[in-house]
Amino acid sequence: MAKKYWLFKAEPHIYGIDHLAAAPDKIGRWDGIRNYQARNFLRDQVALNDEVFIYHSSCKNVGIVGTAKVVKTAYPDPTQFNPESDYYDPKSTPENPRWVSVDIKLTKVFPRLIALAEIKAQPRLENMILVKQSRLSTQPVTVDEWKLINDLL
DNA sequence: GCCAACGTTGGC
DNA sequence: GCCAACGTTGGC
Repeated sequence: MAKKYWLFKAEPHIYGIDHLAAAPDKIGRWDGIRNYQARNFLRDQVALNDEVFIYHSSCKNVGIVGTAKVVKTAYPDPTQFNPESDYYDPKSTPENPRWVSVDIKLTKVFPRLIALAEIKAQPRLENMILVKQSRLSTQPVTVDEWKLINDLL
């Protein structure tokens, strides 16, 4: 199957590109996704070696900060079973887990932020899900969008 | 902090 | 299954 491209959002003060960069082998678990549409992408479509834009949301400078690749496909998100976690879901059980995580490895830290405003200013990016639907924390990116954004650097 | 857009819950 | 009320996301 052809390689696919994604955009994953994170709040950088909770888990951002700096956390990934500091992790062993720069590999981190992408957890805490609690939206069914986003979960379905993770569970059903995100494949090994797919490439991912890391996006920082809900912060001073929102935008894309780097790239990663998928090194482990969907498995039950352990935080859903942990009552201490903000992501605890009492309705989820190990026998029938509701939420999934994937592992990604940081591949590139962009030399500068590609701001959301800059993306919105590109007519050829006007159909990006990021632009059209603000509330989706994992979302597909087309090959063309992937290339265009990399060319902005 | 505000607010628009969207998702979830729960009564009926 | 509908829909109102409420909660959350996320940009500004």
